[in-house]
Amino acid sequence: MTGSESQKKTNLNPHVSVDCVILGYDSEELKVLLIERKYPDTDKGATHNPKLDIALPGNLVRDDEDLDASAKRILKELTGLDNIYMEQFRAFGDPNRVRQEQDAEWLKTMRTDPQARVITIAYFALVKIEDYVPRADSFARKSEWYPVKNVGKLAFDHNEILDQALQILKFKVTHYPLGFELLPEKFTLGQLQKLYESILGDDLDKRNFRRKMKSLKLLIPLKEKQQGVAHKPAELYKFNMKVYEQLQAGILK
Amino acid sequence: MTGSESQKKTNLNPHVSVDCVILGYDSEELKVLLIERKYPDTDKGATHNPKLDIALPGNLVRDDEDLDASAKRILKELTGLDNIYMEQFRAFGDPNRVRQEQDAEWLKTMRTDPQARVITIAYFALVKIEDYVPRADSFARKSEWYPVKNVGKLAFDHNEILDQALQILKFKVTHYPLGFELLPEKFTLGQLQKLYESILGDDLDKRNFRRKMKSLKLLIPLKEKQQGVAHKPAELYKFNMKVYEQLQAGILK
DNA sequence: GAACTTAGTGTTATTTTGACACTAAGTTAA
DNA sequence: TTAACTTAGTGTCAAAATAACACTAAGTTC
Repeated sequence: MTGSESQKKTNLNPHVSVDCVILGYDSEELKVLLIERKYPDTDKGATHNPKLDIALPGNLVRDDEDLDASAKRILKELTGLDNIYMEQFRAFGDPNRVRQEQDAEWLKTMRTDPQARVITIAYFALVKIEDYVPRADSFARKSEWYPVKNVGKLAFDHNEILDQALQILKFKVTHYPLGFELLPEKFTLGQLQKLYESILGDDLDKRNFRRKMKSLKLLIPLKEKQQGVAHKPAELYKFNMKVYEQLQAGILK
Repeated sequence: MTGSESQKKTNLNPHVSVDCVILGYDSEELKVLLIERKYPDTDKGATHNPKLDIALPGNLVRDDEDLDASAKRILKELTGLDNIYMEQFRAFGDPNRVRQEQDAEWLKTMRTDPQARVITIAYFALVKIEDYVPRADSFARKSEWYPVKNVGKLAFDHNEILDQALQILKFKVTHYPLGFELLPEKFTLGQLQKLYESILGDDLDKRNFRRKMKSLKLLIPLKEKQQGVAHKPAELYKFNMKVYEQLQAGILK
């Protein structure tokens, strides 16, 4: 049973949900994992505006479930992924956030109390995009990676939630070396820089960027080169988890 | 009618509350405004452990009320203060956070559904301590400034909430010039430095601190000196609101 | 083998930081 | 009235971090 199908269970808290901004990076641009909002009877959904039926993955929290656990569950149910960098970043509680007309139909079919005010706790997650390829199998919810620059109108206040997640990521990435969470095991300095540039929306100086990264001692050079590229192949690196954890621990202690 | 007396109103959301970490600074140390948990019949409270009856000010949110508005309302009801620096910093949602035995009695007398799981959205506020002097008048809730270093066991998970607020303040104050929110209109550089030292829990170099502060251009020197101190009187400064707002706007944009 | 593409590298000037010690101006107490 | 006390206020130097800047190297494709 998937998350959406369990929504009518009575042990869900009608007033509190968790929404996840799941970000990935495909060596071109930053992407966000969005779901197609599902209606129990697909024909019945014909009356709704299909443009509005894309949403951040999220759900009501279970009444005995911690918020972090809830976020992890939602990520796991959707992608099968575990052990992912996730962080709560804000609660969204505008009383009207679930009262737009376009959202009414879905709420009516999916919630026992469609009128209930819902406050959502927003999380963002950083995943290696290669680790999750959306599949069209019949049990999974239909999900897809969307370029963050190219996301249309989402359900509820999800555009606002996404925007804030991106701002916070931007801030974080300039202070902590979070970028690694988004890259594959092995990566080049060029890929790392391109990632930073897509997050920050600004170009960086190549030499300064490399100097900085090397000074952090987070990179372990593999004695291995890129293959099959139509130009000088770059050195591959992996990421020093131990130093990273020490850095994390040093912050705010 | 105070906040606590309106808790049985049916337009309160039983599952979501707001708690406020209201911080002040009395030119000696950082203080937090705490309330004495109130029982409708004061004699009835005799069985509870008085040590546990101190809490952060907070309340269930009204069903038609935005979270920020709720935090502001709580601050206003408690202190009469308006226009205060307030910021949401985290949601706390452990399912057992309202299930400790010591909290049961209060919940039973004050909530229509004492069993309900409550997720709280925590805010911190910075107030000029001189602006609010707790009064023992009969209508107000009993509140008091406590040194943050010297806070005993609080209700629910309020110790954890307080600790996190302090950590976040520590972080923020090193990145943004928030300190001013805690000082009176006119202040000396020595006072400002002492404030930073109490927040950070560490000594700062006087000359480097002054150099840094002056470089931020946030200080307007008043042509006025401290009065009635038993040593060389210091120059007084006020704080350049305009530059501050520009700084704020520049961050995360 | 020429054209193309990305990798990789070092220097210099500027800014920022951190360490460090003495004199000045007022008060209080002897 | 003076000595003791307390906090205010100030500058330099070395080290570290940052920002600006252009060319050669190593592959590919045509």
